[in-house]
Amino acid sequence: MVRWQPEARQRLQAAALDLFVRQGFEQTTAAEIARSVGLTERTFFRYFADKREVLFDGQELLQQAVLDGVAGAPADASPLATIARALEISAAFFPDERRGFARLRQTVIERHPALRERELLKLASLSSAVAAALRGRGIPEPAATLAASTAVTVFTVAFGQWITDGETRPLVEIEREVMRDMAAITSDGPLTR
Amino acid sequence: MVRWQPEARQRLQAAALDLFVRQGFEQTTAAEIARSVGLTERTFFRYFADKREVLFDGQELLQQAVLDGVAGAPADASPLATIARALEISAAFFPDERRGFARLRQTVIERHPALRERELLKLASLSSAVAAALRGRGIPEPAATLAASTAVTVFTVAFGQWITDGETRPLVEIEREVMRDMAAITSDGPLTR
DNA sequence: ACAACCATGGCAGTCACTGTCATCAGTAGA
DNA sequence: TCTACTGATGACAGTGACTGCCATGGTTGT
Repeated sequence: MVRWQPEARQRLQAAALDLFVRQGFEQTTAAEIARSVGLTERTFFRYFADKREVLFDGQELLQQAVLDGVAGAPADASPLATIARALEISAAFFPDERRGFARLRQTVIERHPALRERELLKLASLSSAVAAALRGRGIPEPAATLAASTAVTVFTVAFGQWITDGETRPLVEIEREVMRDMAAITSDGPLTR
Repeated sequence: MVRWQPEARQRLQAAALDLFVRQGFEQTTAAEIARSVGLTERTFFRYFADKREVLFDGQELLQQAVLDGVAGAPADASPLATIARALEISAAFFPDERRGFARLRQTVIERHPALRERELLKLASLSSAVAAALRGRGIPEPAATLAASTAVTVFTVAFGQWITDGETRPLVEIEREVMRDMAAITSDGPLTR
């Protein structure tokens, strides 16, 4: 017989999401989350740096995958082409089975500015990591930062659409479409109106 | 003789920035800021919703001005042209005299993730306000959101350059240049590669 | 003057988060 | 098998952010 239940981290995450959904983020204390899975508040804060972080775990994995995607692009690929590749990679992180979960999680995040802040910080971190990778490939500033920000914007918009009720297309497909919309806007030719 | 020193809000802001610069954000308590200008912690929190907010006041003014800029664009202007106009307006908020102050403030923000979060939230708020304004002008989604995000990205990059040591050009000029860089990236040859 | 107002202080309370020390199951090694 | 040692956890005290509530006393309009 084991003393500690396994995977305390995952249990905390699941319990937190559940409680946040049912009673809101501010109305849920860290101690309450911990207690609901048989742990103490102190242990909660050993797994997560703060109460918000419990909803943002795994971001590092996505970031690493995206960076691998960037690194895997042909050396002479344009910033836009490199970004496009990174986007394809990112889509693999969100298979259709995850859609329901992602929707639920996003609902909670959007309801609480404190969580939205954290999400924005994670996206900014992703963006600057991509920018650094692009610079490493010889793309100068400000092109690297602009391209990275564009990638994150496209991803965010596409993700939002993917989460929308009634949407059934896979994320990659939506990303490609949004990417085309983006190109249309910034070229500002006949395509924009 | 007056009982209350005037402009408590501004004095709190100035004192906060000063203390944050000298001893860091976490090392400075709200009570300390308040005491340094002869007020109490309780009063501090009457002026600012939280400790971070003391550095982010006036964002509403910028937002309103940018929205006015959007509203003032010709009805048939493309998203890109409308954005460009909004950017020009935003630049007026940062005359050269403010450069030193802006630099100092930005240094503090970048040193503390908690402050960075708040900054990102403000920028996101600005972005979605612009997107809403664009929708109000008949621009459909996702073009409205993409255009608004692009505007904020360009602004952010240009602002970062404006703040850089040695940079002497006015913000508007830098914004125009970054805008051109952005167009160059997303057009990227024929369309996407 | 009088009253209604308003910026502020004082105070108690909750909760996020941290440092520190103790506990105790499992594990490697003598 | 006895013995460190490790690693996850609990217990507890402490700080600081933030809130609600009530009191106080200048300020302002009539």
